[in-house]
Amino acid sequence: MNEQQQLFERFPLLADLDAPGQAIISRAKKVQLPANQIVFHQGDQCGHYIIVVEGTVKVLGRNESGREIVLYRIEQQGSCVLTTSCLLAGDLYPAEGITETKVTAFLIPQHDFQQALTESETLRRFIFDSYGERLARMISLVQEIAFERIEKRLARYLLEHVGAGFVLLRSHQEIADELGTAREVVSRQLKTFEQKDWLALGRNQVMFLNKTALDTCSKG
Amino acid sequence: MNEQQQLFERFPLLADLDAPGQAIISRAKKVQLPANQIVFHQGDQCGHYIIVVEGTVKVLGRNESGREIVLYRIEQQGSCVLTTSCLLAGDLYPAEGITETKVTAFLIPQHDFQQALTESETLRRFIFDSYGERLARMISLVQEIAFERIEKRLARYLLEHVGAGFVLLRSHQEIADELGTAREVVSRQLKTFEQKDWLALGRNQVMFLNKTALDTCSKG
DNA sequence: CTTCCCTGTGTGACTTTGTCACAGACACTG
DNA sequence: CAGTGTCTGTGACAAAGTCACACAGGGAAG
Repeated sequence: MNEQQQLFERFPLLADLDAPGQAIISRAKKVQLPANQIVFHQGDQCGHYIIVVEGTVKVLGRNESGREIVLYRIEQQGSCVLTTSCLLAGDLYPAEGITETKVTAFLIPQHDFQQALTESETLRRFIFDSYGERLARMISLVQEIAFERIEKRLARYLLEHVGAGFVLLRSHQEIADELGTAREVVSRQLKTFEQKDWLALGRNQVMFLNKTALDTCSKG
Repeated sequence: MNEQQQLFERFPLLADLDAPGQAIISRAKKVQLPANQIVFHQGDQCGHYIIVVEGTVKVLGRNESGREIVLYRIEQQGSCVLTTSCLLAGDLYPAEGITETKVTAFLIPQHDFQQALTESETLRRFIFDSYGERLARMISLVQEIAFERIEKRLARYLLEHVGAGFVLLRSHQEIADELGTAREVVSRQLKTFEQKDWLALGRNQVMFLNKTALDTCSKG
């Protein structure tokens, strides 16, 4: 089966999967989704466990007046999602999932998921590990929001998302939604960075002129 | 063994425990802690899985300048903790745990914990369920902090913690630490509630005069 | 009882963040 | 090139956080 080979190649963790694990994975359903597709809504019932092999899905919260905040991402880096929470507790999704790129994923039905927990040591570890990562991320996110200046959070966000390059193509609104703040706040803060010659701004674009200063700011 | 009987009585979930689960629980170590004892520091290595049978432990984040926020509580209500995250990922505690009352708890060593996950269906479910609750709580906490007014969060906090009574004995600072805000903010907000005749304030004390209004406020 | 001291509360002035309303700039389309 | 979205800038104001300090109440010690 080609699909399973793809899975195994991408997930080192699954490479030496035990027999019951292989059986479960071989029944997984492969899906392809376009970018910006809603995977699940806030309040949806949760039916499958998802393993993303290609692309990223972002999970976000939203309030009445339209403000958003990104809670975490499901990425191809061996990481997978916890849909787990809802699957186990039988809860509804407390947030919304949207593909950010074209996404290839495998869906494991609820019954198989339970079986995986019971029978496959490897899968169980895999699932539990990603669960742990998520919780740790949520805990640090709470502290960021509660205690840190926007200036600092923005600087960190910019650096993390521009990676090794020097240009970030993103609107102020998108950045605000990521940080859970208002667009005007981001615009103003970016402007002060620009006035310090740390950045040059353009429509849908942020150019980095002084990453060192931004880095210092993100840690101060 | 008396201790195990106590455990079984208090945790319905464990009442019909399978054999491997019983074996593990019978090796658990019982500990008694006084109130206001630190259970673990931010940055500590995590060595045991904890099940609380009596009293409550609060888990909180703290920043440099002394502000705090309560992340969640470990209570006797059949709920148990996820120390899980660190145990599994081998991470350090990202937060601090403090007993709020006298606490009786059982400690399961890391090795037994791993064994529990592997061998006992019942314990696995128990652990996973509480994990799920925690994550759901963290997700909603993020959204509260990011989107909701202090007025609303404070009103909800007051009602939740006064329960059926009409007096809450707590300082403004303690309330602020719970909500992750500053003492002055709480003082001022309480004062406006008092001016509306929803509350009467005293030293270390909040008296409720109009719960209905507060309730409406907490939902508006 | 008085004084001292500690904790808890009140307040003003100021900064940062969030909200609202709207203007202007830019890019794409027809 | 005009028309129409989207994106950005800005001013005014409200809410929340910070800082500094005054004051009140309630023990404890003398």
